[in-house]
Formats: sequence, C-alpha cells, structure tokens
Amino acid sequence: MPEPTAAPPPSLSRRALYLDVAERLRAQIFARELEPGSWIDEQKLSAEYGISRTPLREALKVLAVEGLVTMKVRRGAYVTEVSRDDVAQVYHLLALLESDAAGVVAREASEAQRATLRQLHERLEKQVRQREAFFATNEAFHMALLEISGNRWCRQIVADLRKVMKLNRHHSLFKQGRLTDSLAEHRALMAAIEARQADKAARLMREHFESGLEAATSAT
Amino acid sequence: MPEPTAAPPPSLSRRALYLDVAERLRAQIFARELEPGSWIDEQKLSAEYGISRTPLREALKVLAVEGLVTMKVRRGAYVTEVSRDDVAQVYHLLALLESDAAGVVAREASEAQRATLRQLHERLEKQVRQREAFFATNEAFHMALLEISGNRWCRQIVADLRKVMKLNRHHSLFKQGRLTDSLAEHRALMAAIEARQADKAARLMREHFESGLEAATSAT
DNA sequence: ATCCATAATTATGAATTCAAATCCAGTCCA
DNA sequence: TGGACTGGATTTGAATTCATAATTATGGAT
Repeated sequence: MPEPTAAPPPSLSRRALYLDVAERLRAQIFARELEPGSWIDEQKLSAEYGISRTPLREALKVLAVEGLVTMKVRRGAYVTEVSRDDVAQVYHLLALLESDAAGVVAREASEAQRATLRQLHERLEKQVRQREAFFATNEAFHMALLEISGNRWCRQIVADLRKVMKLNRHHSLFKQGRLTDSLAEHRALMAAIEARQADKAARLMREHFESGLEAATSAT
Repeated sequence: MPEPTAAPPPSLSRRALYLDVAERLRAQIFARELEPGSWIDEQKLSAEYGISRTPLREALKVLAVEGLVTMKVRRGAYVTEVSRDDVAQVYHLLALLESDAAGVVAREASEAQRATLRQLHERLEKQVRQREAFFATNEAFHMALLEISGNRWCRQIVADLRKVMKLNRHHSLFKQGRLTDSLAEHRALMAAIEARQADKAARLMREHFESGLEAATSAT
C-alpha cells in the first residue's frame, strides 16, 4: 500500500507511538477536524496516519479517560459532545477545585513558587493582544497553580476538565472584551496570592470562573 | 427443527474487557498484590487473567493516564507508589466535591428526591451491625446524593475517586467505632437536608470526610 | 409500496504473529 | 581479576489475522 505521508525517521522519537497518536488526535479534535458527536473511523484514520489500528486504539482509550472521546461497546469511538449544560457544570467544578487550590497556594507556597506564578502572570500581562499566546500562558498559569497546590489527583482532574472545555466552541476567552477582564481578574488574584490572603485568593478564583461562565454562555 | 436456544451468550459483560482488566489491576495495586515500584509482567498477568496481551496493554495505558502505573519505553509498566498522602488528597477532594453537592441537594432537591435519600438513610440505620451491607448502602446514599445534585461530571469524578478509596486497605469504615460515628454524622446530614439548610449540609458533609480521613490515617 | 426475514458486508474487539530492542550469561582478552 | 563483547533468550511495541457483533442490502410476502 502506498503510504500517504513520508515515513518519519525511525528512532528519533523516544516517545511511545500511542502518545504521539493521542497528541495528534487531540490536535485534530481541538481544531474541529474531528467534529464533536462524530464517529471516529479507525481504519480510515490508521491508514491516514500510516500506522496499524493497535496504537490508534490505545490512543483512543487514553482520550476516553480524559473525556475527549466516548467509547461505545461494539460501536467504536465518538468525539465527545459538550452541551450548554455541560459547560456550566464543568465551570462550576473548575471554580470549586481551582479556588481551593488557590487558597492552598496563597497559604503555603514558597517564595520560589510565587516567583514562578509571578513570571507567568507578567508574561500574561504582555500578551493581551495575542489571543493564542494568551491562551497558552493562561493555561500554564492555572496548571502551575494546581501543580504548586500539591494535590496530584486534583491536578489530573482539572487538566482533564480543561481539555473538555476546549471542545466547547463558545470558549469564554473568545468573547469580546473577555481577555482584558480576565487579565484584570488574574491581576487581583496574583496580588492576593502575593499578600498570602488565602480566603481572598479562593474567592477571586471562584469569581474568575463565574465571570468566565457568564462570558461563555452569553449571546455573542 | 427444535434448535435449542443458543448457548447463554458468553459475554454477559456489557462492558469492554479492557475496563474490567483495568478494574482488576487497580484492585491488585491497592491491595499491594502488585507492589509499588515493581515491574508488571505482561505475559504472566495476561496468562493469569486468561486473556491476550492486547486488552491488558490497553488497560495499562488507561492506568498510566490515571497515574497508577508508569510506562517506560521499551521497558514496560511499573506500579506507581500510592502514598498515605494520596489518601489524604483524595479525601480532601471528596470533601470538596460532595459537600458542594450536599449544599445543592439541600437547596434544590424535590420532595421525591429527599424521600429517596431518606429511605437510603433509614436502611443505613438498620445496618450498623452488618458491615458489608452498611458499606453498600453508604455508597448508594452518597452516589444518590451526587445523582440528585445533577452534575454528571462531578458524579463521574466522585465515582472514580470512591473506587480508589474503596480499594485502599486503610478504609475508614474498617476502623473500630467508625461505623457508629459515621452513622451519627449521616443522621445530622440528613436532618440538614430535610430542613433545607444548604450551608449546614455542606459543612456537615465536609466534616464527615474529615472524620473519615482521621479514622483512615489513625494508627490502628 | 411497506414490512419483515435473511444474507452479505463492514467494523470492532481480541488473539496471534512478527520485528526489534533489551537483558543476561558466558567468554575472551588486557 | 575485571571489564568489554557476543550471541541467544526475553520482552516490548506494533502489525496482522481472526471471530463475532452490528449494519446494510436483498428479496419475498402481504
């Protein structure tokens, strides 16, 4: 069979193939090349990727744990659909989990850990005009905070929920003016963390997500 | 021809095999039958389970995402250490998520939904002497509450975390006197829900888990 | 024309096979 | 004696094959 794309260098990838495939699948899902609700054709995709079905199926199972795809018995994998209601529920959970983490961080973080967050926040301040970069740094800030809070189970859950949120086409940061609002909220949160005000940090984080939800579910 | 009804379908399990295998692996990991840090012999295990390596490897990749095992390239899977700290982290999360749910239920549950919880609680009252039955009803009560709270993402996460706790050998309900204490806490919680006192219900649920953690990590 | 039964096709789930990397024991040589 | 080397045994990672469930197509009866 003719291979669709040039074969990659044999052993340059020290990572497992199924992880690369999972990464590629995530990218295609987030890019909407695989639409939410649609069935994933294993044969077609494995041919497209130039691999066998085995590593593809392993990758699909990984994404299923993350919530990006849904496996149906004897029916294959489907890209997860996120309803308006799901968005609200997930925002609620993120508010709960991340506000708790923010409180822990404000209370217990070391100076070095605060410095890490400070640097990320400063980067964020400079990226209000670059939506994509802002996205990435925002994500990095939130995950760094989770990392510092020290609860690995919480970190994993939040990471997965955030991936699911990316499935939602109405992402809050796409909304008009949301970027600057979000930045202002981050600024206040960072200040509370620097001042080691745990309750305030937790409250600000919760409000940050409430604003985000409002923006996400607004008409535009 | 009186063709005898086809033999009972061998696959009564409506779940995928790899999920069952993952479940079994988790059980062995938490029961320390697979020791932390030890290498997992795919051939031996698949033979032991009476399956091929394929579904086992899929399950291992699922557990890798969950953080229960670590995959090393060309070197196989290793059991990750599940520390005392992990238990505390999971209890903390359960307290956070279930107390929130308890608040929602106290605030918004219908009379029919309260009746469901009431029935489960009354069953619990009668089962203080039967540990296994108490376990099951306790679980049913908590999951029913989650169900009523209406957040399917939260319900799924809590179900997963509870699975982890259930497999932990230091389960709080195994501790001396914990059953009656737990029941008393449930009684107070139920009363708060009946009285539709959301804040109180949330607080009681949080304390319920704090007591549970204390019991779980105590010396005995 | 519609509906039902049944045959053919297709896709999934799992087992098996195969190639390549790793490990291990024994040997050779400085 | 000790360390590097070699060749075989293991073991992983991935492709291929196979069995069965699900889907679609076909044909016949009402």
